[in-house]
Amino acid sequence: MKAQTKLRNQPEATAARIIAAARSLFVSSNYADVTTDMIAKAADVTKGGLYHHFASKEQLYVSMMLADLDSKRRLFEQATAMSGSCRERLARLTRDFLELPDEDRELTRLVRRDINTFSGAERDQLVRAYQLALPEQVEAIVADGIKDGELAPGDARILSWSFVALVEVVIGRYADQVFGSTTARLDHVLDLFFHGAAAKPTGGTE
Amino acid sequence: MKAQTKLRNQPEATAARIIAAARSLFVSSNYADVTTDMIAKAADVTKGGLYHHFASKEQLYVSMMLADLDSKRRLFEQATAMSGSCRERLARLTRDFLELPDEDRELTRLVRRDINTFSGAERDQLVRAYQLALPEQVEAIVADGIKDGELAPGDARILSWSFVALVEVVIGRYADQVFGSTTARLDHVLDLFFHGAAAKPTGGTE
DNA sequence: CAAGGTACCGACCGGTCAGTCGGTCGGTAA
DNA sequence: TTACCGACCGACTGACCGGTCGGTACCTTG
Repeated sequence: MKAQTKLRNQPEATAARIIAAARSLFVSSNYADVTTDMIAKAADVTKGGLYHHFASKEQLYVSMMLADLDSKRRLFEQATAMSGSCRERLARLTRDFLELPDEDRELTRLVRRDINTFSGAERDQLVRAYQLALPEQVEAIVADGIKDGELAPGDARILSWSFVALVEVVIGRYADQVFGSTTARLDHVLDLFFHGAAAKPTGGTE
Repeated sequence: MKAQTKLRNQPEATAARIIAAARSLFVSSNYADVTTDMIAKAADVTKGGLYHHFASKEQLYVSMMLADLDSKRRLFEQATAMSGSCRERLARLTRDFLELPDEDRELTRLVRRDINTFSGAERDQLVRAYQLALPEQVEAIVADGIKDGELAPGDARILSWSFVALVEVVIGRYADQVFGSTTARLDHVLDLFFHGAAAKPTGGTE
């Protein structure tokens, strides 16, 4: 009754373990500084085992990103499909995103950071899939808002990019050190996006 | 009358050449992929010469960043010190920034990209100096805007961070591929920042 | 039980790169 | 002229890292 050192024939579990290990390492360091040995050790396999499942370090990185993107797409689609005002839907989308664990939220930033180490097809894949995913979801909501008259007519694309940029202020690492509660910040950002920062000249009774 | 192969006794010129070479290489690649040999060759010195002027690759990177920051601080201070409305001053600051050569504008992005390869004092130095420099200048202008009643009362810091985030949409690499003229985008961003995206309920005659 | 296949191992290799070090060369002061 | 010094050179090294490969353990099928 010797203890089985490793469960065989669960290659998907192993691959998933490798991806998870890679993810947390890549998040806290950067692509070049994370070695395949470190990933293997953290995933409790050897380098040989790692290369049995993934053709290269780059491919492992891309696989990790695409796996994560897939889980997020579901989240995005919930808010996009939801009914309600534009503001409610944007708030929902953003709040859902904010409630993700730190590591998940960091991945968007990862792509921006490491994109230069890739080239060709993989680079395009990463940019298109990751960099444009959130703005595209937001754009669908914003376009509805314009159509329904909740938002002033204008370029839906630049508006959605602006919104994403504002949200990134809220979720950013630096921001966490400077500001307090994220939900208060989220309201700030929504108010700014809808009504702007200018003083209301109506001498408001608000 | 043998051609003097190199002018000696101009160590500052040499150091400046090394910094310039490092800058343009770091901008178009990333920290790990730029080798000290490449920098040396581009600066027309040998690696030994490079290490005569800089103690390490990291220190060279930091020196480069701090040198650049110094030149930008002057730019920022012009707009900060200028008189005029809040919107005019913000527009001036942003436009000045947009008129810088691409390479200069990219440096802010560089820090975000490479920051994880540094640690300890150097990391702090980079973040504090670079990441916070622009928001701080903007915050001074925004605070004035609130005091003068041009902006609604609120948290000047989160507003200034928001403005910087919006500007980054305008100056970003991705944006260049998706949108057209930068000056038109700048107006868009300023309008959004001051007045928001919501439709005006006044049934405007605008 | 034999035969083949798949998951996994770990020592090893080729190449790369930051950093070193003994030395050269030109200017400068005595 | 000599003695010295700082600028600069460039071959070298030691460590590291992505990727390979021959092998082993275990499972499945017939």
